Formats: sequence, C-alpha cells, structure tokens
Amino acid sequence: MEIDLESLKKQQIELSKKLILKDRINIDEIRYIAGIDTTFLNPYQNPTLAISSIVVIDIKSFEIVEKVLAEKEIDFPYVPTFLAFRELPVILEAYKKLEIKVDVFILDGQGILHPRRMGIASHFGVITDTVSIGCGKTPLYGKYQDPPNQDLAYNFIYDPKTNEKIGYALRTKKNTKPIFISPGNNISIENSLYVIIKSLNGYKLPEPVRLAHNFLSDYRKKLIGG
DNA sequence: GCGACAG
DNA sequence: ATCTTGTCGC
Repeated sequence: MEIDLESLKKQQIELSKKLILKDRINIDEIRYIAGIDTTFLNPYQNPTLAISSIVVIDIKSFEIVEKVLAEKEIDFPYVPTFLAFRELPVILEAYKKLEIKVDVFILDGQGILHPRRMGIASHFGVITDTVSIGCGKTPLYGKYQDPPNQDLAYNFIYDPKTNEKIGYALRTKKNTKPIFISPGNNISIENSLYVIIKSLNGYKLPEPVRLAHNFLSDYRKKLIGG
C-alpha cells in the first residue's frame, strides 16, 4: 500500500490544534482506568490481522471490571511517527464495545512526545474526546537524562525545538529501563505522571497496560492452538 | 547530509 | 510488533 505521508502529517497537525493539556477531571475522582494494547498476527506482513484489547480496572482494588477485544484486518505498515494510522482502526473497534464509563485511558505508545504532538495516545484522545495518557517503552522524541537507578525516579523530557516540558522518563522499578510518559489529551503533564504512578502494581508497566498485554498473549495462544 | 525513529 | 533459551543480577 502506498502512503502520502505529507497528507498524514497535515492531518496530525490539524488534530494537534484540538489538543487540551488541562485536567478535565479531578484527579481524586478517577476510579476506572483502562489499558489499551494491540498485537499483530504477523507484524512483518501487510495486510495482516490486528487484535486490540482494552482492560479496565478499579484503581481502588486493582480488580478487572471489564475487558474487551476486537479484531480487524489492517493494511498500513509501521512507520515511525505514524503509528496511529496503523493501530487506531482496531483500537476504535474495541473502544466501541466498552460498556463502562472509563475515566482515563493509558495507551501503549506516546502522547505528545512526538514531533507533531500527535502520538497514538493523543490521536486516540482527540478522536474519542476522552482523557488519555501515553506510556511508551522506548523513546521516540525529546531530550532527557536517564533518571537515577531507584524506584520512581524520573526526569522531564524537553522538546528540542522549544525547550518545553512535554513528558517524563520514569523508572518505575530499580534495575529496569525507564518508561516514557506524556499526556494524550484532556490531562496535564503533571497529572499524567501522577496517574501512571498510581496505576503501578509492582511491575515495570502500569497495571491496566500490563493486563491488556497479557490478555492479548493468552488470546493469541488460543488462536494458534485451536 | 547524517542519524534517529513508539509499535 | 513476534519467537525463545539461557544467563546475570538485585
């Protein structure tokens, strides 16, 4: 499939004008937090089957309150800074199936830590008009220094063009690599970090994202087996 | 021009 | 992103 990247860039720039980096909800009223993850049957092949899961937990107990899954044939390759155009179609299918009212969505990927402020978490948050946060496992954009090797150490990440603060490198556990946190939409930079820290449950990744990933792994095995 | 580049 | 065993270190 051929792609007009310049046209997609313009779309991202237009969407970025709708970004809101202020808190839509009171941080203490957050109860249901969702993790979103996507897998591909054959990531090296286009088109291929994509599967997305959303797992919602009650932050007071870390218990699962809802989990949904969706499948969709995807014909868009992985291109850095254009991830949303590959994964969002399946994610939105899963999103439609949700019945519970989610307070915050955490996406596996960046929010505004992106050259046009439109990582997949921001793209999702603008399209659905929800509160969203980006949580990447490796960096994509921005300048930062590695946080010290201790639990919950973090440093700001800066936009190299403007020197604005646009996110955090957060070491969630000692002796693990940092993760990369930024607002998706409708939340401030500071509270993005706060929510992620509140979502940790002893593992490197926030619990909703970790559960969404595990859910996909289990489903994938069943799919292959029979 | 070169390197870097979420999943 | 997927697949997989072993190995090292807190």
